[in-house]
Amino acid sequence: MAKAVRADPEREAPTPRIRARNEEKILRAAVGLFADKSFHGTHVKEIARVSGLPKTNVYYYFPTKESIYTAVIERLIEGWDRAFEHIVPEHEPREAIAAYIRAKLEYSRRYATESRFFANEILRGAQFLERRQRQHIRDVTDQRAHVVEEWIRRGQMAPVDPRHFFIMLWSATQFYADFGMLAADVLNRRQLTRQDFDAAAETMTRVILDGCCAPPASSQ
Amino acid sequence: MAKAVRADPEREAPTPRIRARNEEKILRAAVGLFADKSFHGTHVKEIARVSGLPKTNVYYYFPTKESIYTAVIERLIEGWDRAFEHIVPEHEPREAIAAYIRAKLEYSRRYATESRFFANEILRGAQFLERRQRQHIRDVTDQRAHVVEEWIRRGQMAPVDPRHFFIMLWSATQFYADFGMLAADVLNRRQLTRQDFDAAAETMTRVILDGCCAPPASSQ
DNA sequence: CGGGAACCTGACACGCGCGTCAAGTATTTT
DNA sequence: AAAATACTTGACGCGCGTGTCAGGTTCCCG
Repeated sequence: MAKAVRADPEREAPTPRIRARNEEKILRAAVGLFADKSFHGTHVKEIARVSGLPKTNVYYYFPTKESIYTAVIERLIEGWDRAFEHIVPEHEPREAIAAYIRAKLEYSRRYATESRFFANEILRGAQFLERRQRQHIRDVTDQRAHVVEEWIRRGQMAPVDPRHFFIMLWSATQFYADFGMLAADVLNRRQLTRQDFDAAAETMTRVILDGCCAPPASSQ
Repeated sequence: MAKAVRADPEREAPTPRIRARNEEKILRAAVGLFADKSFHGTHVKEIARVSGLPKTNVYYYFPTKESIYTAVIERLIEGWDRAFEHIVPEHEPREAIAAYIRAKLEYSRRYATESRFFANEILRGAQFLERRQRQHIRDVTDQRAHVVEEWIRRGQMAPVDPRHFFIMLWSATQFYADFGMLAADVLNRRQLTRQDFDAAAETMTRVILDGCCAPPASSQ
């Protein structure tokens, strides 16, 4: 009886090596498949094939397909606000916003799959996002909106609605990951190159900074 | 034999009333379901239920689920470039771009479902979009990019990359339709209101116009 | 009003995707 | 080394989703 405590499901197991390694394999395979074909278009059989494990083994670690999906969400939501770190009142708005755009675009370039997975989920009305996760997004945005308001109060920035302003930044940077295929088409490429991302950052930074922040030194 | 000619599938039938009406019902139901649950998540049974027709009747008009999906695409691609109509060299850039933003946002508000369907398709890599449809998008964008270049040449606009510039416009306006749920969350609403769309237009117009076009008369 | 075409429908076939089970093999613990 | 625990696996069951079919009814035209 006392021994059974060790297998107590309530107890947070220290996640043995094999388990950690296999769960990693499964989630890595899953995020790509879900991004490409959405929840219903992805079959557990394929997740198994891509991750190199037999299907039954996948079910050993995750009870249902849905649990794999939500596990992917859980790990992505953590990194959601990484790029916001630049938005702090101590910085000049021009510097901070330019850094934000660079960081977000770089994320779109490197983690396009994860971006697409997330976009997919939101597009469907965020049916699998939990309350606390949505709350987290709202809290983080609120917090950074106050920074923008502070900038405006100090006259460092034109009086724009901070939330709609963030949406502009978010949508433009996100676009290159989520709709990369369309962007490539429009730019007449087979695939987006690093140069395309640089050009995007250049254009975006120029338009947005000149559009809302007083120039740093000399005006035109 | 000769009589069979009347049913010749090559012949473009004038689409009798009943057929027209029922196909309309089916496509209208389909676009919403596909937008909400993607291709694989949508079942023909549901399309039938929502459109008020028995499932077998749906199959009378469309041979496969995929054919319904592509029919929806076909009808949406036609309206894709409607908003671009404002981008002509005869107009002032400020006026033209402001009108484009208003038109696109209004479209996002009224036809959010169609927007989401389309976004979904692009997100998946546009697997069902045909060559000519992708070509169409490229042609239209090219054409309007020339207009922007002309504006720049005349000194009416700052020298920005026209295609990345369009992507900024497109992504920001699109966002409110595709990720409406997220926008609502961030703005602390249950659903986006007309006022929210107005505020979005206001912010967007201000930032983008001041960011790339010489002010019309008096500067700040 | 008669005949043919267009339209409508319930019942069914068939495949496949999710999830289970029982019987293994590795790995760790004592 | 033996016992317990963690992991692995092939073979299934079951529900359901796509698409078919045969036999209806309604519409249209002469």
